[in-house]
Amino acid sequence: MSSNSQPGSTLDFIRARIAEDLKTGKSGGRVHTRFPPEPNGYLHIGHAKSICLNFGIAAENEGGLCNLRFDDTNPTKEEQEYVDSIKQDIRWLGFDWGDREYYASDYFDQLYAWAIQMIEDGKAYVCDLSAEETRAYRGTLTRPGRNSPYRDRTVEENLDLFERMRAGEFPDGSRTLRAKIDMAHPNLNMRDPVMYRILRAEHHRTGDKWCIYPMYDFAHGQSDAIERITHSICTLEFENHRPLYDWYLEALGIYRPQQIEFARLNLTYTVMSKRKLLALVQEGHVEGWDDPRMPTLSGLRRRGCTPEAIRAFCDRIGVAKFNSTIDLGLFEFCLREDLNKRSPRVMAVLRPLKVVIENYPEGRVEELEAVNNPEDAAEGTRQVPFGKVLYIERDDFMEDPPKKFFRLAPGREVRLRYAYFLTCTGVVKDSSGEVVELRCSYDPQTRGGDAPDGRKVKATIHWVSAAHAVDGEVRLYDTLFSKENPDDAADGEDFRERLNPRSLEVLTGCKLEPSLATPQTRLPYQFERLGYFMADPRASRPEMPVFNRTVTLRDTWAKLQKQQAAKGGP
RNA sequence: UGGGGAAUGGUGUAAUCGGUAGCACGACUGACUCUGGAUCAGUUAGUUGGGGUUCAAGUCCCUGUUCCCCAGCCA
Repeated sequence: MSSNSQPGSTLDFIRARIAEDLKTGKSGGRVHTRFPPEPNGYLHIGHAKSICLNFGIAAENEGGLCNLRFDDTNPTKEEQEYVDSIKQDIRWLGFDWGDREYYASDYFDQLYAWAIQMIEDGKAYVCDLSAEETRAYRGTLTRPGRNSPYRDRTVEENLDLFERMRAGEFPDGSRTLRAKIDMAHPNLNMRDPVMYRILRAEHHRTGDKWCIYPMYDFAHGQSDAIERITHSICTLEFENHRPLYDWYLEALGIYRPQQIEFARLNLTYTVMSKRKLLALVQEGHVEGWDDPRMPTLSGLRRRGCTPEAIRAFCDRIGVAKFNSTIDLGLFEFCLREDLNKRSPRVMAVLRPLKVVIENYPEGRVEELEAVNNPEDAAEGTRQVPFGKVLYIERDDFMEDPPKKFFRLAPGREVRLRYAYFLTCTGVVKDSSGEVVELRCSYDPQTRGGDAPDGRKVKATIHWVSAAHAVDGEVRLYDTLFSKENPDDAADGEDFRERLNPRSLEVLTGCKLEPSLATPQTRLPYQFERLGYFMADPRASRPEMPVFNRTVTLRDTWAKLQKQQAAKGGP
């Protein structure tokens, strides 16, 4: 599955380290990882990197395991809806955690017992400082903090107070349990960090059993320890927390997993923070978490991205500690690479222009054979109806074409895909001068698409028979943001101001070949010469199919036009 | 200004003990083509600056520079 496991390629630094640990016996010959999401939002492509890493490493090693564990220590932000979506998305990506579905909340009793143990050992104390006071006492990046006035309470007093915290005797935020470490430590995480806070909130799993909740820092390392995780892989921002996890584990005298940090995924034209994605959803900038413009796995799925393409992408981007930003183009490449091999080809006209073939017999209909997938002969062929009146793509005709335009123009001959050679003989315009119809002639000798006299055409265009066309709606997507780095706060702009006003274009009145009346939902189709399109699972109806454009085909003509425009100017 | 990390073509990512800087995407040529798709062949372009050690430095030493993370009772 992973290129990293194939011969000839080298291991990334994490896999190299694990291989080393296996060799030296450091992890007891085991490889056990975990993917630890917080159920406070939907998974996105950045999580896919972590999922592929953790589950991938487990799969590559004999006997390797990867747990799914929800880090649900903050009931004010977490919901069952998110748990369900996360599980669905991981399965969809192609990974399986067996029966090892865990929750940090499963360990609340154990964590509480450990907190008591730390109090008894004189390593934790109840602090009455308010949140603001705690911050003031913490000091700054360059100045040490001061000891809390409550730091030297007796073990008995701490035990009593902590039990009463749990019993609900004190209001939210009035007290915390803190670790007694060092208020002058250069790593701020070590300046007597909060272990427990008072929080009256309904937890999605434990209900109202608790009114105190452990901090992530006091839960994460222990959760890994309980599950006997050998390699605890996480993102760079937790590097500063590693000394604290290790301190807790040491203080408690329990098993210590090895944490290894890597750089999270950044993508151009994309925001990846859950906070910002939540804002997009809540403020209605997108349709929801699964809006096809969202980088969420549910959005990508709805758009037509395949798990295979996403996994291939995660494989290619590599794993390192350098904070990099991947070009969106690489993701599109992975999409096209997968879809080109597997997508069934069909013909669809997005912006129809009517064509009447004047020398074609009135009322005649032919069934022409079309290849389903030129990349895979096993996919066979289908019959496509042809008639006197067709629709072609508006972009495939120009009345006054520039030099390198190969398609249809007055007097010019092109091939209709799988059909006949067609020559434009006339143009019909409306009162405003807009071309509304083409008059054409066809060469009956070229049925199937080849001329017996061997003459060539410069272009082949797609078409749909007007009499048989299915009307459909097509949604074209562009990047959600118009700036390459929407997160860049340099000019004081909010990321919302960088939303791309043209990220969605809805096309109605599209003309689809008849087989698209009831579209498949397994894979996107390739609309020949246009791109890949997935039937929208929400909006599509039998009488009116709706398609999402997954990604365009590579388009050298569009690129040429762009270059011309850039050179010549408007 | 404290602490913790990181710097290899336009973008990512490799390079075993110090021994030919490789791969992918992009860009650019050309071939082929019933998708201006795909495919094939080729070109382009890089070791953060400055010193040092060495026959030989991306790699070792010294010294700068830049970027990221940390002052939630978020994760």
